[in-house]
Amino acid sequence: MRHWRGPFDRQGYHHGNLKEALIEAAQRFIAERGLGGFTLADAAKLVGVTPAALYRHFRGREALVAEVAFRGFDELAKRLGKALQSDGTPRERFTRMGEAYLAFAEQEPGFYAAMFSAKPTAEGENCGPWGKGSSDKAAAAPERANTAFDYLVEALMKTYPEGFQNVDVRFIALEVWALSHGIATLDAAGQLPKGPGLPDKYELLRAGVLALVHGALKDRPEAKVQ
Amino acid sequence: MRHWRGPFDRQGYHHGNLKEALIEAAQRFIAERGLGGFTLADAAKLVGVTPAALYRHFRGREALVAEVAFRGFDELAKRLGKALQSDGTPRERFTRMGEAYLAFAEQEPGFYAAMFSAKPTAEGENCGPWGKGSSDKAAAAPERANTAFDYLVEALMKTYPEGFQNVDVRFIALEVWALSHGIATLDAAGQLPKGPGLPDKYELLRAGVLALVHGALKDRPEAKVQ
DNA sequence: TGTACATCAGTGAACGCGCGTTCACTGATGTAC
DNA sequence: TGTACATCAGTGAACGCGCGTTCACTGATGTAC
Repeated sequence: MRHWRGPFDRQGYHHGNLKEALIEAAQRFIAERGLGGFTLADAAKLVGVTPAALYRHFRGREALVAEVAFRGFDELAKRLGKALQSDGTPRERFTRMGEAYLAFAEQEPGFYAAMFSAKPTAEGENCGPWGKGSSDKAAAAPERANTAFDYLVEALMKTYPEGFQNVDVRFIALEVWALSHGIATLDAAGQLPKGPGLPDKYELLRAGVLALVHGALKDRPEAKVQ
Repeated sequence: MRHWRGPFDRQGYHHGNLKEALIEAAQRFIAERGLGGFTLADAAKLVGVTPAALYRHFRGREALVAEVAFRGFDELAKRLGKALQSDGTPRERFTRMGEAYLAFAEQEPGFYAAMFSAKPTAEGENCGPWGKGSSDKAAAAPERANTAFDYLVEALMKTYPEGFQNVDVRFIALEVWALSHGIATLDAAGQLPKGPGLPDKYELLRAGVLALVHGALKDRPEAKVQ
């Protein structure tokens, strides 16, 4: 039994926690250089290990990236769940979830890039986060994405118990998610205007979500007028 | 003077339209394999030319991709402008713009990926499509992005001449764009549920945009209640 | 407590590959006279 | 109309590089006796 001193520390022949360290290194490099710019050699060097050592813990590059994506969905679900169970009114919690989403995308760009990069999937297969799930066992990430999405649906139902007129809650949730994702990715690409006087992304999301939800509220039918 | 027979045709020593052919090839490969999967060697081979020939027309790989992005913003602006000047009521035109945006992202994934991929920009620099513009002369794409964004702002003002209460039109436009971008990218990543009974992305955007706009309309102040 | 041994995490060298880019060149084009 | 020549688009070979992956190996660990 050896003491764990940090992901990139090492003492002696055996690393002690190589798998976790590699995942963390991958996450860091993906954040810094993008998914395409991330290399196994860099990760191994940062961790202080030969590139070949990686293959004791992962099938290859793709498997490592998939693991990062999985952890990302896990962490996102955790943060959304935490916001969902925080103090305050349902609406306050709901707003907090949106903030948590944007904060996650900003603070963990490595996770986010691994999670949402378009993968060359098999033709016709729907293996998205809220799709039917892939037949590939290695891709367990979609289930975690579903968890995050379910938190969003749950939050919507709790925040607006009166329900929505003729509209599936999942439809609203999908709109909210799409808006959040759009804001997060535009921001990550440096394509959202920043500066004093301009609304920040948090305000953008808050106002947008409010509008999306109110547009379909049951007790405000006039808001649905064509 | 020689006849032009198609981007990938060639006869004789000189190509005749190599620059355009390379751009088209790059666009195709980026669409098929993603920005990271695109190589100069592939493009040159498709066009029927030595990789070195590329350097007669471009500084290098990055310049070619930048050109594709520029053309993409150009084409997007063109399509949005066309929708903006089409027949029907202002609202019909506005809806058509949203459809045009999603259709563009779907039909031209090569353009879209080149346009919106996060680039490792200089620190603190804001060179996004609606930002202040980069000092780099080569990056003229942002101007074209501004054109597309201006079309959106113009459409909003024409469609809702009564204006929005205490809200800058550009704020609404940004929300609409973010939602469109989110839907488009989730769809491109295969992360939007598809199938019979489920709403398609066009309906998703239409309903979402309606809600976003109505949430801030001037003649419906009740829709803005906190 | 000590020793033999099975287990397995990490080594280090090598591999084949394909990338972006360079360079001196050559062949085609079109214009001046 | 014909010829000399400047221009320049594309050639082909080569480069240095760094990638992901493999393989036989070796060193550390921890357990059985």
